[in-house]
Formats: sequence, C-alpha cells, structure tokens
Amino acid sequence: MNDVKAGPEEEWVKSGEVRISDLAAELGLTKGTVSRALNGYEDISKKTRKRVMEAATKRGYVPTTQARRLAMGLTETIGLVLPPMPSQPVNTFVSEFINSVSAALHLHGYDLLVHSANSEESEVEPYRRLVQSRKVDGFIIFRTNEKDPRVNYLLNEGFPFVTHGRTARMAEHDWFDIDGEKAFRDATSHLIKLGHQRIGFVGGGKEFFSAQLRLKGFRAMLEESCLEKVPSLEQPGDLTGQGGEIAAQNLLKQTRPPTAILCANDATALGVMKAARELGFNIPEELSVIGYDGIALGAYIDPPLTTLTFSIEESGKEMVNLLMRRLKSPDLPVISKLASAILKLRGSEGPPSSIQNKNMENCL
Amino acid sequence: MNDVKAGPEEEWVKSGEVRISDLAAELGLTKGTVSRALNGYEDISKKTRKRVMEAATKRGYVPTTQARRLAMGLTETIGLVLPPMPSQPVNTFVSEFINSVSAALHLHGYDLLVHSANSEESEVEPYRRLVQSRKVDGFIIFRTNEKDPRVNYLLNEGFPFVTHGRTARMAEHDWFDIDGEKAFRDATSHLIKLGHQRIGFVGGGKEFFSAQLRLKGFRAMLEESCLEKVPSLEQPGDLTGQGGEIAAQNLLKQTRPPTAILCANDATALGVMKAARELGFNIPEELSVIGYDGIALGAYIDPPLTTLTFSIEESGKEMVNLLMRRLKSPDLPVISKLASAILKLRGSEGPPSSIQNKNMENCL
DNA sequence: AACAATACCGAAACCGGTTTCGAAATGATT
DNA sequence: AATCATTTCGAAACCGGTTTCGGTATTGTT
Repeated sequence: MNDVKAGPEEEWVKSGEVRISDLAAELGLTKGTVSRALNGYEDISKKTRKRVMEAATKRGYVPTTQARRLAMGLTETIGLVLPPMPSQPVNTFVSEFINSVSAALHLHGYDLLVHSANSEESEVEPYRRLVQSRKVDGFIIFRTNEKDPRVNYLLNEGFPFVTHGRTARMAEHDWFDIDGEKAFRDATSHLIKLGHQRIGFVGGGKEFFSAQLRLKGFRAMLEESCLEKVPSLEQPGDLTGQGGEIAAQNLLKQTRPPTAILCANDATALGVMKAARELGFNIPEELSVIGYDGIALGAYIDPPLTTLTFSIEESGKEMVNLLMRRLKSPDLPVISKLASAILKLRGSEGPPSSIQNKNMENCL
Repeated sequence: MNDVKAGPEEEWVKSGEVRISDLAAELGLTKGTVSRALNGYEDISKKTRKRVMEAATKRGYVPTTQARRLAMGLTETIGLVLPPMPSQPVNTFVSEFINSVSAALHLHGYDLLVHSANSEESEVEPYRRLVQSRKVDGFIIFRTNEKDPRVNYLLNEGFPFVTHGRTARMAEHDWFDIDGEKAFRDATSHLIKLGHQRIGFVGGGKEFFSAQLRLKGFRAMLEESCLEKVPSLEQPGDLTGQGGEIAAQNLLKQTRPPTAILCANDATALGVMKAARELGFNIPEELSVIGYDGIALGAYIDPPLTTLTFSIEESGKEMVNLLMRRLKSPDLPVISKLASAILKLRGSEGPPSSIQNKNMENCL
C-alpha cells in the first residue's frame, strides 16, 4: 500500500497539483476559456465545454480556493469567536452549535473559521482583526450581553452578523433567540399547578440578557397567578454549578424555604441539587428543581433533571439562513426569529409535600 | 455614537478599505517597495521604512490575507473535521479542544477551519475536499480508530496531520495521546487496594483504539495482582450512557455481580450508575464506579463520579506544536507524545461491603 | 453572393499582495 | 577624480484564478 511513492523519475501527481493553466495548455486553450467553460458561461460551445469538463475530471482539477476568492473579492468564510471558557465548561452547547452551524454553512459553500478569544485583550479585538484582515464575510455571535461591545463594533463597521440572543440594539441587527420568557412562564405555571406557592429563582448575571428575560417570565407568571413576589426568593447566580450551590444555600437556609427552585440553566440546577442534598432536602419530595438547556447528562442523574430544552441544530440552521440572506442583500430590513423551548419532564419536580392552598381564591 | 455614518458626499473609510497600492500611490512608491518596507527587508532605508510604517498605521492598513496567502503559496489554515455527533453528546471535550487548538494556532499565525462531517458520505470525503481545494495546510484529527481511513488517506497524499490518539500506523505519523493503559492500570490498582476482587469493565467499540488500550491496562493489572480474568465481567459498550446502562444490567444481574465497575468513559459511567440505582445498588457502598474523561458535571452528581482526567488544553497545545514542527520541516522523523491521566477521587468508589480476602497470598 | 448577426474563443486586465532582478544613486576607496 | 562596492528603490513577473472586451469564424438573411 505504500508503493504510492512511485519511482524516482516519474513524479507522483498528488491531488490538487494541477492548475488551470496546465489544463489550458493541455487543451490548447487559454485560462480564461477554460474558466468560463467550467463556470457555465454561455459563450462556450458545447463541444469545447465537454472537452474541458472531461479533461478537468480526468486530471482531477479543483480550483484553488484562495485564488478564486481573491479574484471574486469574497472570502466565503464566516467567523465564530468562542467566548472565553469558564474554567469548567459544563455544557455541550458550543460543540453542538458549531457542528450545526458548520454543516449549514457548508450547504451554502461557506467555511467556518473558529477563533478563540484571548481573555487578556478586549472582547472585540478578535472581531476587529478578522474584519481588518478580511478573513471573513460575516459573523455568528452567541451568548450576547444586553450591551454588547461586539454588536456595537460590527454595527459601526456595517459588517454583517447574526446573534444568538437579543441585545439592547436588537432592532438594528438580525437575531435568533429562544423565547426564554415564555419558557419560564411555562415552567413556573407547571410548578404552580403542582401546588407550589413559594418558588425560588436562581438567575444569571445581569449582563446576560437571556437570563434577565427568564427572570421576567418567572415574575410574570407569579403575578398572573396572584402569588406575591418575595425578593429573598430571587437569587442571583452566574450560570455555573458553584453559583447554583451558593444560591441554593441562601434559599434553603431561610426560615421558610421555597418548595421549588427554577434555575436559569442546567449547570446552576446541578449546583442547586448538590447543595440541596447536602442540606438534607429530598428531591423532588421536599424540593422541586427545574433547569434550562436540556443537557443530555441531566437524564442520567438522580433524579433526572427536568429542564427546558430546545433544538441547537435548529438554532444553527436558522442563524445561518439569516446570515446568508443578509450577505446576499445587505440592505434588507432586519429580521429575527424566536423559537420556543419545551419543558422536558424528567422527574426532578413534583407536588410539594404539604400542599398549601392559602388564598388561591383571591386571584381574579 | 451613530454619527459614524458621515456625510453623503464624503465616503466613510471603514477598516480594511485601504490597499497596498493606495499606500504606495500616497507615498510615491511602488507596491513592491511598500511591501518590502513593511516586511522588514534589508534593502529599505530607515527613512522610507519609517515613512511607510507611519503611513500604514495612520491609514490603518492591514494586508488582505487572501492575497498574501495566494502570493506566498500557503493557507496558514489548519482543518479540523468534527466527527458525526452522537445524538446526545455528553461531554465537553470537543469545545474545549477546539478552543485550545484555536488559541495555540493563533500564536503561530494560523487559522482554524472547522468542518462538520456529513454522515451520509464517506469519512474521508471532507478531508479530500479540503485537500483538493487547498483550503488547509494540515489537519488536526481526533478520536482515531485503529484502522483509520482518514489517516490512510492523508498518509497516501503525504499531507501533514497530527492525531489525538494512536492508530495502527502510528509509526508513520505524528501523534499525541493520553496513556489510557497506564490510567486504567492505576484505577484498577486503586480498586484492588480498596479490597475489590471482582471488578467489571465496560469498554468502547473495538474500533476505538483508545478504548482497547484501556481494556489492556485493566487486564494487565488484574493479572499482575493475580486476580483471575472473568470474561463475563468484561462488557462491550459504545461510549454512551445507554451503552453503559445495558452493560451494567448485564453485569449486575449476574449471580455474582462485580463490586466495582471501570468504565471506558464518563458517559458510560453515568449510564452504569443509573442502571445500578434502578437495580437497587448503593454507590459506593455496594458498587464502586470509575469513569474516564473528567467531565466537570461528574462533580455535581450523587455520589460525585471518580474519574480519570487529563488536560485538554495541554492536548491541544501539544498537538499544535507537533503539527507546526511538521509543517516547518516535513522530512523530520515522526514523533509522538504520551501524556498521563490522573485519578480524580470524588466519591463514587470505596471499599467493597464485604471484603473478601481469598487467596491474595497466592500471588508472587 | 454579399452582408449582418451570432457564436466562440483569445488577449489582457484584474484581484492584492510578494519576490526577484537590475538599475540608479550614494558612499567608500585609492 | 575615477573606480568600485553598497545602498535603495522601481519594474516586472508571479501566485491562480475571474471577467471584460474585441476579433475571427461561422451561421443566417435577403
């Protein structure tokens, strides 16, 4: 199998070693003619087109991407900058997302350039570099903040991009998002129907717009159900397991601890469950816990984590669609797409041990 | 902040809009001279070099990557093809790995092109496309199989690459790997020292070389400790949670079930723990479980999963180093690097409930 | 059969850089 | 001051494609 090295005098032709000029010379044509023949121009006779095509496939000619792109003035590449990772990344969103985005881009003939953010420099620096060196035609941005410097920069430059998540300037750019507000209304409603009256919430940092929207949904459903809003039951978090642990301790050590806790994401929920176990709370009998993200691992813990889940693959596809549309017609009005999360019941929630029916009738 | 749009007559100069020819014209020089001035050629006077540099920074000139690369005949891009994802990915290896590889590449001025594998076509097809279209200078390959078509293809082409994991042809290519054999010797030894005599093993598919090496380490330590090898205690798996569940059922329903189970990865271990719970086994009192991968979530389950862990960041860095070396000097002999995993004790293992001391003295 | 229209292809410019080569300008040497 | 070596830069080719333009060769029209 290793005799591919061929003899010393006859050089082995590796794939991609034939240039368009070689083809042209071999066929007695010029580069231009060959190029037009291969690209379906109308001013080439059937006969020579056939000749060219055959020679091309026979010799295994594939145009050099760099050259073609330079000539055509485009990069056919989309940039995706990974946000600095928490020391202990806990969910698989990123890899699934990259996978789906990459696949969708490929259908359009685009490549995906993945860049990592250096935590020592400004958040926009990677974007600036990629824009200035003209390495990409557009960006896929995820994990947006309400005031997002990346968004500001790209809007200023007039450079195409789509975000996963909303921002304060969402009216100015295309975006895709999951309706976290509705998701948390649903989850809260579910808990209330189970009989819960004191429900805790562990959020994310203020900078995460999405986490704020989840909190909003939670509050809205509480109000709608005539449950009083208890400030001490709303704990800040940081979307990590550790943050969840701390928040849970704050919640569960209160004199009247909640009978259920909603968490802004699954990592937080895992931290909450850990802290609850350590404080002697049985889940779900004494404490219901619901997360958000739908991480696969949640199905394997005890009890399996009830969570709000959505299709990452759909997210990637939709975002690519939005971006491709933007690249084709830069002047179209901005559009957005809101997908919904569904509540996946797995067992970490249930009715409270003592169902309190106080003043539910006051409502309405 | 939005007045950047500027007046209608004076066109706003966005970043990256100035070409080398613009600079040259402005300075009364030729493209060639400007290029050499910027690239530190010796045949440029201090004076004009300074003039050029200043004009460049002032005008914000950044060379167009595509053009530079075409002229220099290189892509400065490394390809990474994501293997088709299992429906429910459970670990964060991929995203961490991509992050670390990307960061390391960036230090060398290289970009990372991430491509997703279309499960309908051949495994090597993406590689072939990337090679033929000359989009990348080399590849980072991970999750190798013993007989790996990707490796075969690239070796045939003489195209540079490094693998994460060994292959049947590891003598012919650079590779980086974790010493899974030693890792499982360690883990097995740890269990034996705790008093376990019947230890189960749940592996991965035969195609995963690494899983085979882990099995090898397990067997070696059993033999070294004079424990008999019980075929029924070695169960095949598929590196997923479901596979772990099935394997655990096969193990625990035996008349003499093992008192400990070693798993080829953490996903498998989670499945094993789930099945064990459902069959009424307490962990770690009645059953010890150890995984491999060190996923962060393992710390949040009950009991926290003891696992073999290694530095993904180091893996990425080392692989990039190997690949850069190869690109610089293609004819150097192949080298490899073996890193070690460490046993992270978190609580899912302990002494067996009934310590059997039968014939330990026969050994030696 | 003469002429216009059309089909087909070659020539050349271009994309935005890099690099080689040679010539002019400068400086050093005797 | 003439000669030679250096410094410094311009000119042009090149990387590998694409695209415009114009000129033949062919066909169609009357």
